[in-house]
Amino acid sequence: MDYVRDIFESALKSRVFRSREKLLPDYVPGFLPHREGEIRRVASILAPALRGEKPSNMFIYGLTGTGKTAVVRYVLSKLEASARESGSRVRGVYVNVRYRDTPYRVIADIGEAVGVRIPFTGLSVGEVFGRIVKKISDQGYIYIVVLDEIDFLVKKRGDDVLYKLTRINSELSSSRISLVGITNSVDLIESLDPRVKSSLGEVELVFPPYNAEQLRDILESRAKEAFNPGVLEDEIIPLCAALAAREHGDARRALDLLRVAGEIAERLGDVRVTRDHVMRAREEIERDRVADVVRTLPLHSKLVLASIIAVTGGGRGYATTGEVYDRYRGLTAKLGIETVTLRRVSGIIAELDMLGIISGRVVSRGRYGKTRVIELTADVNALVKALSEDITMGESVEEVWREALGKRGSMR
DNA sequence: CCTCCACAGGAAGCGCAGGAGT
DNA sequence: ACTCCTGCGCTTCCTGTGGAGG
Repeated sequence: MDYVRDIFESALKSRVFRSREKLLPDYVPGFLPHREGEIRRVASILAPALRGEKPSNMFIYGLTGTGKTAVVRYVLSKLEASARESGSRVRGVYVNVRYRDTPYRVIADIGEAVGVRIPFTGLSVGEVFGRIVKKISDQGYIYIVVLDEIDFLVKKRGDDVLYKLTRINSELSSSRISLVGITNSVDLIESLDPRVKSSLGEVELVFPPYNAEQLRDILESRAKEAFNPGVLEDEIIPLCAALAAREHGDARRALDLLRVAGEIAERLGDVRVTRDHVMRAREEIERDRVADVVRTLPLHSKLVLASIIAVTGGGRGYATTGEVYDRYRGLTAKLGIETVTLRRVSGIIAELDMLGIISGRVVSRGRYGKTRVIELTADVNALVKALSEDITMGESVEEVWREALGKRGSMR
């Protein structure tokens, strides 16, 4: 049993990391390089809250990994700290809409954050809304409600909730709510109801992407806290920065790379993080992402994905919606499963596109109609592996599955 | 210039599960 | 026990459309 203890002991004193959590996505660092200007802006907009005045609503736009979330959370925590010192009644509420992408859940989260107990389901949105209003109405507080990644909510369910939220203040007696919307796409702002747009967009802020040099500074400052001295080879940080810069300057990506590279080094028992570890990290991150996505897919989405893999010949060619549908029907026939309609498959394909597993462009082929040209963007081997691991339908099914996916990938 | 293909993608709504409130 | 709520995966019905071929 000694080896078990060894595992635990070596986990206790990592040779690579001093403090691994400083590289995790939701860690808010005490210092944000190249974002001083943005921090100032956000802080000065929210500052009136300390005097008991409602700050302007704010819209923040910027691509993923440009520090939007970090800046807002940073300023929010400082604001709350100042409020505590001065006895001001200010509270921040942060909701990431990405995984809570229905009106009900967003409202429920806000409710939880302000201290209303809200059941998982069973109440109407209006009811929950009413409870929140009742709870906070005469507290005399200024609430700063941050809705991160608003895109997911608006795209799927429209902007009703936003409209309701912007109007909530008229129902409150002494409390006030001020909204901060964070989004990745500018188009979103344009697609909003004009009333919401003008209300939420009282102030608009754009976060530009980082360039490789700035990413380097960010990694540098975090690595100092996260890694033991001398662990990183000199080329590591520039390499991670360069790889992430290629993906529109995504700092989050860069930090993930660095962390996973460190984890790999550690797992292998190496004391130094090398270029090779970074390259492996890149593959591992992609594999995990794909596996995560595929695992949570409903059955027919998996079947459609398998059909796409089959039609594209394992990602070498392209497929059209019609071809995929034919293949899909063949698959379900062999499995003895009911088929869904073309409309649904079209929708599933659009969903897979949004998940970043495939990419589809709508193309007109003249006489031969208009369709989506579908290509795989995720690694085929990762996809096949995730799909095969996931099959829980019994033995006979496996054969059909293997046939659909081709001979690639290790089944068994 | 018009047609008409092969779909895209919006809108409404259904049936079910999970879970209130009364 | 009964009613009403939401989310999810889905169907039905629908209108819209870029461009090769006539």
